[in-house]
Amino acid sequence: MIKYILLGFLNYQPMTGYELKQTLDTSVSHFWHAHHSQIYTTLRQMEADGLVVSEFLHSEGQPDRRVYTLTDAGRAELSAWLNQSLTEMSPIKEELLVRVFFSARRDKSSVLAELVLQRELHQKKLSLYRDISTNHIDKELAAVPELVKDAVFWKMTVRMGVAFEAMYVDWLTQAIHEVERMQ
Amino acid sequence: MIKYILLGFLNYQPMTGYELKQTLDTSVSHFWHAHHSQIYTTLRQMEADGLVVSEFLHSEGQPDRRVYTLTDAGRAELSAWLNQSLTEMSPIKEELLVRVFFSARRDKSSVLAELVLQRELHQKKLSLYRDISTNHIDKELAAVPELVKDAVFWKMTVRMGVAFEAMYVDWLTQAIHEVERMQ
DNA sequence: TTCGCCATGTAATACGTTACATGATTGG
DNA sequence: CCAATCATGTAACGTATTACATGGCGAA
Repeated sequence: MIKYILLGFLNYQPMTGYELKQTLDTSVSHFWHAHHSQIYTTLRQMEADGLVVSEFLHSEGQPDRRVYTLTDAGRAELSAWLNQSLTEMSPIKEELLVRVFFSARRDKSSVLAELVLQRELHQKKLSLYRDISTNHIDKELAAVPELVKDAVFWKMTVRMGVAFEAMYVDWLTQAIHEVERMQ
Repeated sequence: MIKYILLGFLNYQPMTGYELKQTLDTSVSHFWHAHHSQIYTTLRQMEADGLVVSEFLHSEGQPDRRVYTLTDAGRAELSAWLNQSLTEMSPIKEELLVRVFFSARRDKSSVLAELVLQRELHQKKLSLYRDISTNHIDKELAAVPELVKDAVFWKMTVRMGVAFEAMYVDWLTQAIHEVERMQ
């Protein structure tokens, strides 16, 4: 999967592993993430598979950079992936829900503290998505106007981030009230 | 993580790997899943670590069963895990959103077909959670009434499943309208 | 001089999926 | 007789995380 994300970004422009990591962290981080180690090793593998080519650039006074560029094979791989619809739902793994599921034997105060803490985290994310994310896209769009169509899809994913966090906060608020009323 | 789920279920009663797999699939499947291979190997590892003990039962006319029972060490491990609050948000990995993010260069019809398909899948899940899940818990509760407190938490997680799928369906509906209006 | 950012990588480990493999019983 | 369910496991592979490792530049 990370392979396709890298192909997707390199389809916009050649980039280094470092830049790809930064791009990931500031654009798709609310629905996908990867550590730099995984990105670097995946890029190497992709190069071995002929999906990208790299160029090692030495410049004085600056660190060396390895810039990756998409090949035709890489572009084809990306298209092939995008053109066959996803026919299953992405599996969810939510640790908090596992913990809630088994919380009957825990101290009420312990459960409550955890839910309140989680609500703060999700509330913070919600504010972040509402304030920053769309501005971020508009800034990119101002710099590269031919990405109008892309921006529509990017904003769709941001809307999902907002909707998800809003739903999560509401659920937590309800859960907190319910635990408070217990016994 | 799967380790704690197994500990959690074995804390209710001794079970075989097969039964644990079934229990997972009918209770926590909307926020966690595991293949039987992972369950069997994890149980073996847990036994090596002294968290569970197993007994191999041969009965005539029936397949052999290996029943796992929680040890005091296992109970302690479960408690320790439950008592230290989760201080981070669970990371999300949603393949559909990755695909939407990079959909600007796709055929409108291809994107639309995918979104409609996904909406059907999520709508189906939503109906399932609304109809079956709580009934399932009430049935279990009728059989073992001392699980009233547990049932409250179980239902909380079902509410999250419903809220999540409802949010997802709404988002997809909006996204579909937006793609339809494009160009 | 110390911290953060730029920049790249490898190694070990952990976790998770898919495929392989077997065999009995029950119901249609 | 065939399919489904019960029941258990191993092996290979793929993916992801954590830790180890290095080094320069600029700002406070």
